[in-house]
Amino acid sequence: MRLSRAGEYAVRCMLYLSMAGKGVLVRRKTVAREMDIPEQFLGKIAQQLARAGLMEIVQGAKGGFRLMVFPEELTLLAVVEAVIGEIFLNDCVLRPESCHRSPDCKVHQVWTEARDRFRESLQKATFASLMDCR
Amino acid sequence: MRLSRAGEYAVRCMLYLSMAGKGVLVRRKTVAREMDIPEQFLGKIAQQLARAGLMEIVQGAKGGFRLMVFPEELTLLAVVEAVIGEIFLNDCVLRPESCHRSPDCKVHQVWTEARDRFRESLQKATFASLMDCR
DNA sequence: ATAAATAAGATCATTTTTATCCTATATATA
DNA sequence: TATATATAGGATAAAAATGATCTTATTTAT
Ligand code: SF4
Ligand code: SF4
Repeated sequence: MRLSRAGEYAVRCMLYLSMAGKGVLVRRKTVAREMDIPEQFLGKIAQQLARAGLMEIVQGAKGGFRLMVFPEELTLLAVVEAVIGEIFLNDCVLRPESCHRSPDCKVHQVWTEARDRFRESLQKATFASLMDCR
Repeated sequence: MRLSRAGEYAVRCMLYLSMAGKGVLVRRKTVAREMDIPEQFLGKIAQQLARAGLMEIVQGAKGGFRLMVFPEELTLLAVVEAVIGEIFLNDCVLRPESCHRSPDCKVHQVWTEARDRFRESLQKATFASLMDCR
């Protein structure tokens, strides 16, 4: 019940891009080195972040990554879920039909509410507020 | 980022024992059948629950499981953590030394607080309140 | 044209998860 | 006491998820 390494790397990557600023091109190699992320692996993760519209990938010489949203609009939740998928905590929260008890299971309700609160807490955290991480 | 199957099975097992009542012996086979848990796997999970002092295992003919605490005192958090270990959400929350940024990383703070809130929500849920799941 | 840089698919290693098998042990009861 | 019943516990295994790298292709600045 923990964030995957890929998820953590995604956050660090977006943190670096946020510090550079929206639209500013940063080389993949730089992000990898500065944020301690295996460069090739970062490439994979970046694809997911780009597909989610959070960054843009520029190919070719002088290529790299470019933040596509304002840090003020970018949340920890968006970044994490772009990589690990929507957080649901327990199978039955995502697919109630996976357990015949779900219609009136109190545990199911607890998980559902816990998920909501949890996602809210990650949504409240914007990169604008996170990036002055020194 | 989801509860393991073992964790979910543990909850269902304790749910069944709670409905039977503290101290009441229930056969492993019954719990497995009623709660849709592979019986041998349940055996393994029960060992962890027993080690945590939440239930007792009785060997021999007419053996089985027995709830050792009042459902009012048993929390979802205790059951889940007995099986999957303490919830920490992100590595650096458990071991800050795993990332040199942790001392003043805002993201680290968010994860730490999210973990606290999350654990609280699972701690508030006692089996007394969960078991009238029908 | 060349060099620099990332893309994308394939592949691989490791770890975690989810079990099951098998032998041992404990206990009720005939 | 012998037997049947039921769980313990270690070993093992299959499957899935995770973490990462390799290779070839493609893009783009110069
Ligand atoms: S028993 Fe309740 S919490 Fe568990 S899987 Fe079924 S619906 Fe979900
Ligand atoms: S960057 Fe921050 S959140 Fe990520 S591992 Fe380091 S301390 Fe934790």
